[in-house]
Amino acid sequence: MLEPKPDRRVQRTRELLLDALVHLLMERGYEKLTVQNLLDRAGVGRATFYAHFQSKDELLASSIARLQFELSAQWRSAAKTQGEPAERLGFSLPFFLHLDSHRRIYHTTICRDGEWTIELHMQRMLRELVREDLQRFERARSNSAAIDLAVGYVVATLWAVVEWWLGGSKPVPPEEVNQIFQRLALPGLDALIGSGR
Amino acid sequence: MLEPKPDRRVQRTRELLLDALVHLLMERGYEKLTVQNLLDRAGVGRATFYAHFQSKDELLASSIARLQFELSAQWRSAAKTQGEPAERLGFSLPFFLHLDSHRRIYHTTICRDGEWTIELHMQRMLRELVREDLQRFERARSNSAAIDLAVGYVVATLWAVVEWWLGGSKPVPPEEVNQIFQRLALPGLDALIGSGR
DNA sequence: TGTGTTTTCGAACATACTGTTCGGCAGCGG
DNA sequence: CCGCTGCCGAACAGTATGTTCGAAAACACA
Repeated sequence: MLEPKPDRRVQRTRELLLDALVHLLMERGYEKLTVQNLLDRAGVGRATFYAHFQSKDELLASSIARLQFELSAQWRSAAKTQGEPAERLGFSLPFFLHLDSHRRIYHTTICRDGEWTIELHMQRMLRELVREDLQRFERARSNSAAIDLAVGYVVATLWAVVEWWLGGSKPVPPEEVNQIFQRLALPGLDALIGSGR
Repeated sequence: MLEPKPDRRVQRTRELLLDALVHLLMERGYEKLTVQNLLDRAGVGRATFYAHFQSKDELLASSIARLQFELSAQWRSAAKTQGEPAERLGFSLPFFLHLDSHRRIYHTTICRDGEWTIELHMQRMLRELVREDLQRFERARSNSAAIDLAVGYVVATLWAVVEWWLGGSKPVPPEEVNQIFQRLALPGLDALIGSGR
């Protein structure tokens, strides 16, 4: 009975605010976004907002959490469909596919200057995915410092590819971007915790 | 005669503000830092501040520009000392040495959550260094899109190593970190614009 | 359909920071 | 030593945040 009473009003308000956030992300970007903008767009009272979220940052966190849940489920199901041990860094293709299917949103939000909060939350999410992936393949064969570095390295590489992809003019298909990312990240990853050392 | 009259008062004010910035970076971090804090710390009038800088962001930019100038000179002189064609990605060792010699400052500033502006400025600086380095070794053999990706990749990798280094507990010497960085970045870099393709 | 509870509304409020303006004053260069 | 230039500091408008309150609406349950 963790969530026994989802009052319709509560659900309505939360969804109104989450929707308003997504739409306003494209128009104004996250940093320039004010709570008042959200209230106007969502048609929600000021006091109501703060009854649900402590800040606009928590609203964003809630939105990213929802995304992570969807991504995770999508990944899991894809892995089960095509045999047990999925590809190494196999989470990346679903991720690129997701970005591609919401290209409009991510292009305007990620490629804007100073959208650090979004980067922060998304990278935190990716970090968890990568760590999960690494632990599946390298069963504690390396010390934790090396794993920390590896996680940071992979996420940084992935993010560099994403920024390049979304910022570029040529429409590269997600499968190809995924291949580029893997060819970029795997050699360095091997040098850290793969075969050698 | 680009800078003919460095009035003592002007110089004094600028240095007071730049010093105040550095000290307050360690105490409060950049994001939580207010203009008022700078004024109090530097003992400078509000109007005076805005006579010199449009915002606290411009003050930071000014500080990073000074750093870039010093780094660049340091790199150049090191290259001339030990022969002509410096190492590939040879700018990285001076950079790590610089971070190490100001460890206190960078540890507290870079490892703090949400210090995006500093990251932004420093990565912009690093991007220029990397691009310069790449153009010295790959003389327009690759298309510009690949070079853009390579620059982003190298800077992202470098930054991941820096964050890991400064955030870690064990005191790894800068030369070793530099080696780790190069072993991490060079294979991927080769895959992009090196031998193949 | 009625009843007691929960949520929302709207407006007002205290607080904090930004960026600008102005006259008077101090320190500067020559 | 004088004229000029940059500084001070206080005040101001503008904007955003986060909180409070009572009244009104929507709800769950019966």
